[in-house]
Amino acid sequence: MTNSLDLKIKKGDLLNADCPSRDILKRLLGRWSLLVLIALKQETLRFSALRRRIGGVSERMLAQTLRHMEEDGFIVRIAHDVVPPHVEYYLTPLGCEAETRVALLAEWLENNITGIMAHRQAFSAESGRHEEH
Amino acid sequence: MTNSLDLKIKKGDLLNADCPSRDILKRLLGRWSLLVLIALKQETLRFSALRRRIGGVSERMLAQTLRHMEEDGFIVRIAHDVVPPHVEYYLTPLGCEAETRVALLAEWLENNITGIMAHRQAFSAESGRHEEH
DNA sequence: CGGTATCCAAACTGATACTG
DNA sequence: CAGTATCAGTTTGGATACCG
Repeated sequence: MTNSLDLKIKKGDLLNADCPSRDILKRLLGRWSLLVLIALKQETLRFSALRRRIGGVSERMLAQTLRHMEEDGFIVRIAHDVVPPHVEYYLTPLGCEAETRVALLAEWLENNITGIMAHRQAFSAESGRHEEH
Repeated sequence: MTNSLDLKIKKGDLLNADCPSRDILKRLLGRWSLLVLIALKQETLRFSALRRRIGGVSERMLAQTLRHMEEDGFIVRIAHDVVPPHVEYYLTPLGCEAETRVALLAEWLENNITGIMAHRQAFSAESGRHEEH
């Protein structure tokens, strides 16, 4: 059962350019995907509610992101057949698992944001005195 | 001490477009930053070694990524003043912390990659029969 | 060896307008 | 309400050539 195909999907191969994880990673950690995961934590939201929740996202980008996430199995899209349209999104079990990992990262980041910003400023102040970008 | 400035950096505000975390997130989860974190886990590497380790990265992108990560305080760059040049990179304590969070996500992803890929194929097979995009 | 400079193609993004 | 279509601006990314 350990044929050549298994070798292409072996664990810990993210550093390999041919690893398919790269694709998923790109979508999972895209600018908006991560925020969608967090926004949908524990609750079902409609398209417009989601858009209001996630500051700065355009209709186009949100729609595209949601389609990709549905395609990858992170969220479920339910379109009720009424007028006006009523569409709901919520996380799949897989999406929930991803959300917990992403949330850990996000939480850590928010707790360390001040220090990071400070370091960035100190760094550019000391080494960027002679070059402006 | 709870003035208006604190309100702009309050926790859990990633969904707000004005939250500075957005900037950091963009860099931390960029295409290559995450791989650099993983590659430098527990070891110091030189530029070219890092480049060999991370499949598919160009010199330009690696250099840019490393500069950003140094600026944000995730890595340290040590340039030994010899010919030929010898430059080493390693994680700061902050970088290590980030790495553990990122590694959790990466590990989970690699363990679930098969299921995700399968879902994606099944999804496009069932709903993409009439449109090829 | 460890980069930077330049050029160019492709991808991403948002504003706007439109549709069922 | 929940999108899609189109267009234009910005960013990203790689190839190549060059430099200290």
